[in-house]
Amino acid sequence: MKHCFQLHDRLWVSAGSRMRERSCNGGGGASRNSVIVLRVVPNVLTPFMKRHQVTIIDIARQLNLSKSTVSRALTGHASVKEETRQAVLTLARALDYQRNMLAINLSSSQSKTIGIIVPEFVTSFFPVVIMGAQEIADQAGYTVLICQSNESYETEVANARAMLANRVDGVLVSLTRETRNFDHLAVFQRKAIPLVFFNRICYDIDVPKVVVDDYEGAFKATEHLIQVGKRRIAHLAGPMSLYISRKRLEGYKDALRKHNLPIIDDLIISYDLNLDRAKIYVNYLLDLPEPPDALFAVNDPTALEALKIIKAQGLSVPDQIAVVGFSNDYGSSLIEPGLTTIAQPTRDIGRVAAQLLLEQIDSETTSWKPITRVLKTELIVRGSTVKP
Amino acid sequence: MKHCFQLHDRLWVSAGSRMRERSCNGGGGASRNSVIVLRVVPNVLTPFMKRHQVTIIDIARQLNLSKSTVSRALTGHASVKEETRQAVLTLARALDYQRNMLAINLSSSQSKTIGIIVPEFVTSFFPVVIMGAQEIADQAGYTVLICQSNESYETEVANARAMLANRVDGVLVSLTRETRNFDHLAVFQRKAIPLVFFNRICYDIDVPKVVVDDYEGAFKATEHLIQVGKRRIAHLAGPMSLYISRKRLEGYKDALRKHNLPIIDDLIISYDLNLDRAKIYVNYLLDLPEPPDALFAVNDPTALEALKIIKAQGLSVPDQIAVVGFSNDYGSSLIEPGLTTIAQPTRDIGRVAAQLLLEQIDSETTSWKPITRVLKTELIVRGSTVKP
DNA sequence: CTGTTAGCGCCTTCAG
DNA sequence: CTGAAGGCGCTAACAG
Repeated sequence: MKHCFQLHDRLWVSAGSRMRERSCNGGGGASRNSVIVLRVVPNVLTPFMKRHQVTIIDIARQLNLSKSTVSRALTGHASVKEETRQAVLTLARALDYQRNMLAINLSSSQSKTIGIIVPEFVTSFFPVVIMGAQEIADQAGYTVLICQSNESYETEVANARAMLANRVDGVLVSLTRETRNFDHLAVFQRKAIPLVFFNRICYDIDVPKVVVDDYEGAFKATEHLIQVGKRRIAHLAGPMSLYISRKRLEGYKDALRKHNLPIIDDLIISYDLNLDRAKIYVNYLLDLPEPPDALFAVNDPTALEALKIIKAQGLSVPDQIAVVGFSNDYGSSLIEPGLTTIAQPTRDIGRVAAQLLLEQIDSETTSWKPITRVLKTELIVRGSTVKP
Repeated sequence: MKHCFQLHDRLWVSAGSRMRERSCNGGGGASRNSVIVLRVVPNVLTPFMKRHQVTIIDIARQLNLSKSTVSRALTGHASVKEETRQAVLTLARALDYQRNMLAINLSSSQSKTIGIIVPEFVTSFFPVVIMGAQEIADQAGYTVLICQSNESYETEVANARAMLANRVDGVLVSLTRETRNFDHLAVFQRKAIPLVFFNRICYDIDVPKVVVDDYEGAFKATEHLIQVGKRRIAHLAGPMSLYISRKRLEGYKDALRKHNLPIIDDLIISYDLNLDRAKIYVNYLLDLPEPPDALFAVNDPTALEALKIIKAQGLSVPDQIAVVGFSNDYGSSLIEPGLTTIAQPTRDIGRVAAQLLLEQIDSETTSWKPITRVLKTELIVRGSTVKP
């Protein structure tokens, strides 16, 4: 109920800087007409006149009501005479009145806002996650505050602060590739502000997490390569500080073990996800005396980059070298040959994470449980591993 | 100065829902020690105890100071004894005190937030614009509130409302493909809240705009096709409600005119940017008795889609049909052959738009000028028009 | 049904 | 240098 209302009847009052001002008023007295009159009134309270958004007081004065009544009418309180409610609503519309969430939030001590901190949003993965989260948040009447850390720890810390300062009711976080210290996030826990990790999670903080089964995904990816006949499978892994990198590495190794293939350290490279470096490592692998006949990359951008280099070198894909990525990003169906990859239920990740967060927001702190929700992945086979 | 401060010293207080509570206090009396003590105190003011974030009052009590002094110390006011300032700062840190922007914004009547409304952010264009805008906003100490309309007019209206309700100090807007009514945006003007359009602009509202030279870009694209020998050039245009679609169409036509080529109506299709429809139209074009020998698409996603279909039909690119897009999206260098396209200074669009917005925010309403900043485009030639 | 009072957390005069 | 008081806009008791 309330949520619906908030979505549609939101009014706003944003205030301004130092600008001249047009203030509306109803001249105390007898004015009870429904014709709206705007008069220029000096704002005696401040030395500099400032922009003034219409408030419930403006409405109250013009209608000769108390602000409480106006407030009640606006919030859809039952105990307001239909007639006055209409009067208020009409005038409010005429004046372009918008509720001031700043004030509402301050007095209600909650912002009806959830924050999302992502490392980047240029590849399609995070935007889609965000859309999923937004979908759920919207339904519940929450606004979403998005911050991207630009893969920088510093920025992530600043973002966390901004979230705190803006009093978000909860936060969804996916770490940057360089985050190793989690104090800035532990704060949320200490302050009992719901926090949910997704994708790039951290196990040092005991809160709900939403991930895909990275281990199994990597396992499937690797096994697929083995099944198409590959034996020297390289793995371009992410930084070991990221849990998902470790899991994917494990899956990769276990798949090799299961099929009695050796784990060759030279074919395993952990890197910081900076694509410029990826190039270097791919070239290194290709130049090996005994180059790999397949590459499993920690994510699609990396795999795509590798594929480009491999093609540029004139190697045949998948014959000489096959490639598998992880995520099923936008580009993987565009490149040629298409990139075989592990699809994640991206939008669901956002949905589930938001759901978990809202559940926490709506419940007693004491009942919070650090559930980890593991979503399923799916192998998408394309030309980079199997000829059409 | 102040901006830097805001960025780094932002504190937060978000408040909670109905949860048990831990409140800190300094027991009025003699406690002036610097050892921080947290005591559980019942919150007598509310029937249900609620989560309580530490406020300047908590600090004031523990230090036996007035909240004014604490406030001054925290804001870096000169007139505070160095000693007390230190005490305050230290305790604040120890308590994890975070300023409550909600309160600050309310009393200062400005939110230090700028809103950005984009139609979508799954293709790489808008995310990059946003990053550019964020870069400028950050420098100026502004937070960015991002809303995406999902190409839906309804959602755009709701987003505009949300911006108003949250009292953003200004808004950056790029329209959805279906927006034809602009009342929801005119409100900003009426309320004297700075508004800047970018990319998908609207000329009905007299505010600053940031665009690329769509006309010239389209002209260059078309002329390029002519120069590589194409004569029957089709144009898959965007909806005519969008200014940029009209401009691109114009550029296309004028290029044909300049080179004395006929403008063939059958080869010009305006569509709603829904990629599913793009497929239909591309097929229609290819099935024409006299099919085009080139296609200029209104944007890269459309061109990419066309390229896929063309390839699937086994036509040779660029010999039988050449393709040009617009934007230089992420995917255009991935697809094979690479997509020739008109590159936009995407990040700059965001930067410039944010700059324009901040300028308006910082100036008198009366001095606002509806400047239109036109940025340059660049033709990027790839395999879709010229053989490597 | 409606008016009055108080308070959300902070900053900003106005007085010491 | 510091304290007291008032107000930002709104909602929530508490009286009529």
